[in-house]
Amino acid sequence: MKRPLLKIGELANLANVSQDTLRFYEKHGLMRPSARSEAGYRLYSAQDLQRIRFILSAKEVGFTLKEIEELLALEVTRDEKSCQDVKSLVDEKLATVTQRIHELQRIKKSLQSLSDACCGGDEPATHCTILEALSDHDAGSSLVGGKHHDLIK
Amino acid sequence: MKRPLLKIGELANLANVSQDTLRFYEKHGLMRPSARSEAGYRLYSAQDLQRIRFILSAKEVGFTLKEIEELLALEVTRDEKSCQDVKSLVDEKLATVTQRIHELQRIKKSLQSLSDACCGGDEPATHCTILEALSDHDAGSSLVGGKHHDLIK
DNA sequence: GTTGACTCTGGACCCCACTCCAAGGTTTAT
DNA sequence: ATAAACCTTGGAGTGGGGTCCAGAGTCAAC
Repeated sequence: MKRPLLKIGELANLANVSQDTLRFYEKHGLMRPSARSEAGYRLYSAQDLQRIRFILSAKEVGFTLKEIEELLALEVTRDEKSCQDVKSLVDEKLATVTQRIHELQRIKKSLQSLSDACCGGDEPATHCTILEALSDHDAGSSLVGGKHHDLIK
Repeated sequence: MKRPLLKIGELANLANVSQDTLRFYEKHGLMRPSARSEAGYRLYSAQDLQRIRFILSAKEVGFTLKEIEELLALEVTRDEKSCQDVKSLVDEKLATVTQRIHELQRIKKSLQSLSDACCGGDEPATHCTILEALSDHDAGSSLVGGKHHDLIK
């Protein structure tokens, strides 16, 4: 028994996204419906639902549609040839992701110290702004941002 | 002894951003130079450098300029009135940040399993795509995305 | 067999976040 | 004192990521 396919409106509701957006993603190659009805209606499977959810959450954390497309296109094959290519792309993305997690954790920490300092905190306003909270946590550790900073030209 | 102020080109190089972008951010209220020279040149302090770096890293992890402006505008004051407002905004952002960290960690895990499965892995291609890797990790745990899913209308 | 809710395609339009001039003033090096 | 390298403002243009029609076909219920 295979489960019924979803029409675009149904998928849109489940994924909390507009129908237009689904068609837009399709036009740009991020996802296509598993099937079409006789009349040409798009029909989506459970995998499609999973896929759109992935797209949305990757977008949430700062990936562009192009990057998401790359992520979705990744395929580990037995083919020795493509293997290195895939691995290097994956490792590159992995580095990006790790980096972003660190950045978010820094932000989280300082938001937390702001939240704590706020009302009810006995110490009256230790850090007053997010930047002060940040530089305080950073004291003595790695710098904000930094990057490889290859001066242009 | 106070340290010298930076001209826009110098700040731009240090922060790895274009001068146009700095002026753009200024126009939109995200940052203004600490001073202006007699001739009207923008002059930036070390704090300004810290600020632009924060802006860039917040952007990296998916915040819009509007949200970043809100973050930067947060101020914990002794004023009992504003306190609750600030705290609720901070806590809201905190939730967003935490959520994003989780999403990134999920992505990270599946990238890792892809990377491991890739070349040199003895098991020939356990998970072949990122979606398969994801659904595998998720088996039995919380769903992908989900949200409160209040159907529109 | 008509109403109402759904879907289709195609194209116009919109906002955000830059990016790129043009025309001119300033600073520094020679 | 003049060129090269900087800076200024203002405004136009661009690309990404949607969003919103219009006009037409489909489907279920009455």
